[in-house]
Amino acid sequence: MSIPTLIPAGASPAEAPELCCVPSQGEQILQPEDAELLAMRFKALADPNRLRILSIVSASKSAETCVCDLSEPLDLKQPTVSHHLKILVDAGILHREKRGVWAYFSVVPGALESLGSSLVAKK
Amino acid sequence: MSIPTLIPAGASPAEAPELCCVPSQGEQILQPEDAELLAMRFKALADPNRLRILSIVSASKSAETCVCDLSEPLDLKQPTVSHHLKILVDAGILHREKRGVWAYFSVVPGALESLGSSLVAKK
DNA sequence: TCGAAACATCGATGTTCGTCGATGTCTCAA
DNA sequence: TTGAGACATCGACGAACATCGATGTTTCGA
Repeated sequence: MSIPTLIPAGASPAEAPELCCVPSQGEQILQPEDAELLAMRFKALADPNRLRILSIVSASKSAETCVCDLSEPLDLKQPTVSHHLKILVDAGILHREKRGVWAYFSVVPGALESLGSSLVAKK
Repeated sequence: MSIPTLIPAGASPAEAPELCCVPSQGEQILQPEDAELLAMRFKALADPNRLRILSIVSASKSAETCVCDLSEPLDLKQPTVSHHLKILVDAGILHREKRGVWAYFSVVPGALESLGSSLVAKK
């Protein structure tokens, strides 16, 4: 799954003198579907509690965390934590592994890196 | 203005055997205020139309764009575009420069890069 | 001085989101 | 088979958000 970038590779406009209200080339810009997909991922990061969840999960010694580890430090109830975790999993950022009664979460390798590089995307 | 990262520099937990429901060290995780600030920036990116605005602005030949250039390709009315631009400016991602009747927008140099690196933030 | 054009702000409206109690599902030990 | 514990899902509710018409502000040419 490749993540679209703000500026598609190879976008190098030219011509046209400096003028206002002359919409730029209008071909190489981020397409609505790609924008929707990217926004969905950033939306997963757009909540303070989810960022703290990511921080805890990626800082945990075993690189794995279960729900009960999160509820207390975040001061959120279990359903709320579960809700946030689902959003992060759906966005492809966290990985869920159920072992017995517990569910362990870990950051998907490279997920945050590729999201971050979709912002820069010179190439 | 330094952007906080998911894992504060120097966080390297130790001790404690593998156990569930033993909240990790609980000191070096992203603090609520920092999380709020980071989330505010990601929230600015968490909308498809704002991502497309960024795409257009950063792809424009002159690296500057005015509101009227955005309204048509996005299929949004002027107040809506103005609203999105304000959010991006408030997040420190876009820079607004008023020249005469027009307002020109450009991407703040390094803003997206530093946001992106706050996701990785080894070091 | 006047009017038009570009943009910001306001107010209203429908939608999405975060939170949590209640409840359902699954697993394991007794 | 039963019961307890961990977690997911549902439903509800208030807050936050995206959109846009109406209106305000600023600038500039006539």
